[in-house]
Amino acid sequence: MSELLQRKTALRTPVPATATPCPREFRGPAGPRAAREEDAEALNLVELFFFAYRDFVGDADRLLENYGFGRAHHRVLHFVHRRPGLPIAALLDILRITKQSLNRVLKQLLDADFVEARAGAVDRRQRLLYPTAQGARLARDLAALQSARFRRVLEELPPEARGAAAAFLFAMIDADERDRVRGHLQRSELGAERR
Amino acid sequence: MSELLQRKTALRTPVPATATPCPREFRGPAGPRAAREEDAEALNLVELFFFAYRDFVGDADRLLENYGFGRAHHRVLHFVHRRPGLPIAALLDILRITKQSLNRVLKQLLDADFVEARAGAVDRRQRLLYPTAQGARLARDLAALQSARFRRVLEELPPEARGAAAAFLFAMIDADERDRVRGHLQRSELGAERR
DNA sequence: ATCTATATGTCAGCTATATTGACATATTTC
DNA sequence: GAAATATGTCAATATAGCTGACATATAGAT
Repeated sequence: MSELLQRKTALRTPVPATATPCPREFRGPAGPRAAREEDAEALNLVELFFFAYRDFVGDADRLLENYGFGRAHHRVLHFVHRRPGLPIAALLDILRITKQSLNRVLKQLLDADFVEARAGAVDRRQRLLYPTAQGARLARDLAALQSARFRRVLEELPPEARGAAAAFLFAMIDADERDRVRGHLQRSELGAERR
Repeated sequence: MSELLQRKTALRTPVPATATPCPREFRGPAGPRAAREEDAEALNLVELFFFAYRDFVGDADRLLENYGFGRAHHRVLHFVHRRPGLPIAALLDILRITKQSLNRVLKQLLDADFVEARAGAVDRRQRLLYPTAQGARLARDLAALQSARFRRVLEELPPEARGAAAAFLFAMIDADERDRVRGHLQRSELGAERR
């Protein structure tokens, strides 16, 4: 999984110097000293998050180039590999892009035989997506590259901080999304119901 | 700071089913049981990182829309705000984009009076970038939005995990980049030289 | 003083990835 | 049979990146 980040289209018209200021609750730091320091700490995290993600996605980019694929292909391949039998609608929901955007990329993956689609057994309107053998291989290679970075990080970190990484990332997810995400994770401490 | 993530252009030609397989050291899990479980854990982190980042950048997108700016503007504005007097070359180095790409976005920020450029005092070839008053206001508003997420997360996390978040993100950064990043952080436990 | 290197700007064309809107088809459900 | 659903497709557009070529101003070196 690489960039996995979609573009949000901006409005056409750059707003001149008269743009409406933003509501009070969005305003920057103006409180007392302690709040300011908290803000400085959180600000550093914002920036660290950017750099960490930038380097993280860089790993996969180099491998993807060999196949002529981009980050969009990576995203699709990753989730199809992780959730074999995924219907189109579920994929759209995960990626939060339009079906038109997905279709171009998905068609390339289907044509190049990295992903295949079978009609759903229960609902034949659905096209369930599966990785092909070589699709699965590439997905694994990409995932191995990226999880190598995490493994290195976990080693660098003091033992008591290791579990915290997953908890931290999980807490960063929108609250109303967490259940769905948790359901997809493979038996980890966050996966919970490990029957 | 929002997406802050650049696109890596893919090669033109989608590779057919005959693509060269990737070298052995990139291969997926094939080792013994323990290694597999480590992999599963790291795989979950890969996915969590995606979802966390996806939601994280979503916060700023909504605000940026009001101004007709996109993520590229956010990145520029953020770093200009964070490092006032930043020369063009330094900005290019942080963002890792070409000057042509930067210029389109930067020009819009200059025209809309969110950023201003002054000739360098020591080297007059340089254009040093500063936020204007309204540029600084927007940058603060955006940063406040995003650091609010971090503050919420830090509250949700058990106290002993709080410091771990910054350490984790920092460890995720390429080793040869860390010094430079550290130099920019504002007096935090990672900032080190707090003279 | 001139030559060269550096910092930056700009033009032109291309690519990847997203968007919206409209419409088509197959299948399921009521 | 009608309506709703899952998906595909065509067309136009926007954002944000890229390469390559060339222009200008300033700095530094000989």
